[in-house]
Amino acid sequence: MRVLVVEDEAALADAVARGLRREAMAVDVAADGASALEHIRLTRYDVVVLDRDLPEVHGDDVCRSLVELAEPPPVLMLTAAASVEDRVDGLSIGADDYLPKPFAFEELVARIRALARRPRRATGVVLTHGDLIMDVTRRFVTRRNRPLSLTRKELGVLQVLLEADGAVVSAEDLLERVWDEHADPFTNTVRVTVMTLRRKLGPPPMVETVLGAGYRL
Amino acid sequence: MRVLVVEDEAALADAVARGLRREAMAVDVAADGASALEHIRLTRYDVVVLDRDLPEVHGDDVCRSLVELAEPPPVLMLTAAASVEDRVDGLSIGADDYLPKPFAFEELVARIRALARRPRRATGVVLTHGDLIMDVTRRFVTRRNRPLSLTRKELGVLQVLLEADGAVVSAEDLLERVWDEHADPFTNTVRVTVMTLRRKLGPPPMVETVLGAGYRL
DNA sequence: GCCGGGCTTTACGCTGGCTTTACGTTTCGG
DNA sequence: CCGAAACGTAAAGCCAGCGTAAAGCCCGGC
Repeated sequence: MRVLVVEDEAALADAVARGLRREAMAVDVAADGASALEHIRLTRYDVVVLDRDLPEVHGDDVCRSLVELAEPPPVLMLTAAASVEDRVDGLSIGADDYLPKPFAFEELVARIRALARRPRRATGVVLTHGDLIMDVTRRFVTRRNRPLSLTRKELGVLQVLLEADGAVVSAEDLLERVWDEHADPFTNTVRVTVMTLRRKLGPPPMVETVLGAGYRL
Repeated sequence: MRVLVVEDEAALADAVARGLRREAMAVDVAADGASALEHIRLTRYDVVVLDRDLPEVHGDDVCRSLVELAEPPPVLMLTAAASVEDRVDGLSIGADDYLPKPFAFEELVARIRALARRPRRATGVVLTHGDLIMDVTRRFVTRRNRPLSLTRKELGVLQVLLEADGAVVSAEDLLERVWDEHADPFTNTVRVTVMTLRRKLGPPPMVETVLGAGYRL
């Protein structure tokens, strides 16, 4: 779990970071709002622990800036004031939870863990053709419910063929899409890869050769 | 308040039960670990008083088995040994408090009340994969009901792999999610950590390497 | 301060996949 | 039926990427 602690008071920031690291979290620290935003832009955090009273850019402003992001991380706001109004304020700005100082460290940990529970990402793109199923994001291919262990190139070739959806794909196209730029244009490796792929796919034959043109499913 | 007393020595169990009932608690008694687990499965206890030295199923094993429950009750562990190591052991297994024998009865009552008052342990996300069980909030991992002592990095790596749920996770992703920003992008510490993790997980192999892509369960 | 455990780096052996080479097989026009 | 072009197949070498051991470093605990 990756956490960003935004706190200008160095001693407190350090103490919190150490404690969280002991809880097996990966902790980055930012001392001001600008630096915090920079960090969040560059890294995908599971939770951001944000002190409300920051110099320069206020914690509230940081919070507001986050809504503009595509995937804003959950924010746990820390504040010195413990009044109910502040709590409402914090949450209305966009914080996901609120913890008044001083707090029990154990509670901080518990709330961070609660916030980190994000919805499971659904299984990504799934390509199928007949009894062949390919989960692209998981790099997982099955035929007749039998799992296949394919190498990188085999997987790439198969994916291009599946995306072509029955259209003919030339060997040059495959070279361009599966191999990198400095591939020998006269190589034989595509033919070899297609062969091993066919072998692993097993009968009945699935990859058809179109003479002089390329391959298709 | 509902309390379960797990104690094989009948005289002591009876004395404790009578005393607690006088304190207006509803007390059940179990004489061995198996019976205790049965009780806990069927009834929602506010506190479980657990003797560590049990015949057959040891108190530690009872404690560990509780991790698998959706809502484990707080556990107060009784033990003859009063050393610091035992205390640490008990707590790391998942007990919430610890009381060395012999004890003053008043202290027992006080600790039971304290445990019942305490907000329920956030039974955090419990991740499982086959015979592997990981309680994220307690940083506690078992395989085949055997506890594993994992370091922070090992725990983090395992958690990311479990959350990926069979998808391939690249070494860069692991670096990003388990290590903090000071990590060298070209390090091979991930490989070393995966190795020690595999070693601790024991056979059969659980972490698979996908060449050129990363790791998966 | 000293000690210990965990984290990291360094170095090296080795597997597995990629590529090339060489040759057999099929296809199709003449 | 011939032959060349295109494709399939086997075998072997190369090498990035991975696993592993060992040593050093660093931080936290006593």
